[in-house]
Amino acid sequence: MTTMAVHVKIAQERESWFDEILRGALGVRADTKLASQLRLLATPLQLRRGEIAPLTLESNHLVAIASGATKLVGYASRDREQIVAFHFGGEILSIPADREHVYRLCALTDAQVFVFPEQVLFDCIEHDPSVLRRLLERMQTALFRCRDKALGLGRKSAQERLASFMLAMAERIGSRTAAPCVLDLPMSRRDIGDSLGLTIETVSRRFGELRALGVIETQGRSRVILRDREALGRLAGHV
Amino acid sequence: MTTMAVHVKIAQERESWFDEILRGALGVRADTKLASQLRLLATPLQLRRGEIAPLTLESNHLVAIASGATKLVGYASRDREQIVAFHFGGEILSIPADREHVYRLCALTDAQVFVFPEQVLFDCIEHDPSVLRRLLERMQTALFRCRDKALGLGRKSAQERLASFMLAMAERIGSRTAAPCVLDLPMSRRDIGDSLGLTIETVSRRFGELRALGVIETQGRSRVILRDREALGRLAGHV
DNA sequence: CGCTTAATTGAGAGCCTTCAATCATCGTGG
DNA sequence: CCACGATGATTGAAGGCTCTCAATTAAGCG
Repeated sequence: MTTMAVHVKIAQERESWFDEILRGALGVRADTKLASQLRLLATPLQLRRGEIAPLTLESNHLVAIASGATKLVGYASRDREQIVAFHFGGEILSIPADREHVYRLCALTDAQVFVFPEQVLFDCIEHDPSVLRRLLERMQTALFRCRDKALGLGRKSAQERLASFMLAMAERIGSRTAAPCVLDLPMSRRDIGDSLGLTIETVSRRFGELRALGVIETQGRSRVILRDREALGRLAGHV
Repeated sequence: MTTMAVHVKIAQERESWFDEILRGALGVRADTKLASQLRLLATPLQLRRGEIAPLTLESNHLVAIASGATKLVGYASRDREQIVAFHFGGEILSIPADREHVYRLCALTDAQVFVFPEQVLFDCIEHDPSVLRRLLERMQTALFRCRDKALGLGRKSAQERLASFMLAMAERIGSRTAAPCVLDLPMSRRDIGDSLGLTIETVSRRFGELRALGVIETQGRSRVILRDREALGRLAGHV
């Protein structure tokens, strides 16, 4: 295949991803006027594993994840990171401009994303209530998840946090088919720690404990099999 | 004044509060059709200090705070509370139906609030994009605050959390006029602890430390004077 | 002014962190 | 295909920050 052909193929793939995102995340059909407006508005970004999305920090952004997995990281200081959310393909998230703390979007795997300037996007969909509503509901989901996270960070033990984390991930990216749920975590132990407000060592120790209890099983670095979701729920403090 | 007259007065007050909320929080004019729809939809609640809003946990609710201060509490278990947000007069918030954890709205001071069933409200404003957008922006503000909270809970020391808390409260309810910012906190030390993921004792000790540093000054239980906001910002880890 | 509740202060324990070393995993190159 | 190296993960020991339990003091209300 020629270089040209490769480029064309990538561009086409990008197009189809874009259309899918529009439909899935915002409920916008590809053949509408709004769709073409949004196409012009979007900055496509191809992120490599570990790469930080190069966003200007001057205004808010909305980012649609076409494919891949990402983490939204806040910095308490240079070397203290807190992951405030994970986002996967098909989701859309809001990234704040500079406040007291800086937030960055970082790719866990290679990822294709589309970046929108928030205000302009809002203006665009101003007269399309169904899209606005969809976005509102997404935002609400993110808020509810974030509250749960705050609850865990503030009041739960390391073990409870890890158990909660597993169950939450199982809901979002676990294999629906397999009876004992199989999880392929795209994030490292460090990421898990940064998400749960723990160190890698503590995460590892609690992992070992869950393994010893027979509640989970691990294969390699990233695969986790949930052997007993009931028990995991109890350990998570889900009353 | 007769009992009847008192009731009439209260009802009138409630009306005017409602109109103000409609304008302030949602941008809805009182003389519109939408306003009267919403009036029918709203359940007014007069909450006493410490009272928990009696909400059915079967569906999501939107609550508009007309006056007073409230806390939104999540429960990790019976005796482990985490305040995920404070909300004051003029604000609107979203309360989830039952998930893994239960959330309740509790009044810090006497408060007048209006409760809306979420889905029905969304349906009502479905064709009013400006209202939808306003709500979207409110939701986003709540999300950003919640992320900051998660960041603090996960990665900051008790001292840093308390300093952050003071500054955040100063922004929201501090006296704009006075040069050294005067804060009248409507929440107890326990509430502050429950918000910061700390115990009352730790909150009290860190308060003492800030006092010893000359950064703040306290008068009685609820008044705090910020003597040095710069220093407070540094202690809060605001880079 | 007295009582009730909230806040402060102190001592000891526990959970997680830090620092350090070993082991496993996985991608790479021979 | 396997050995190797680099990175990530696990395990261990010691320390620190916050929690728990307990007693004292202060604040606010009747």
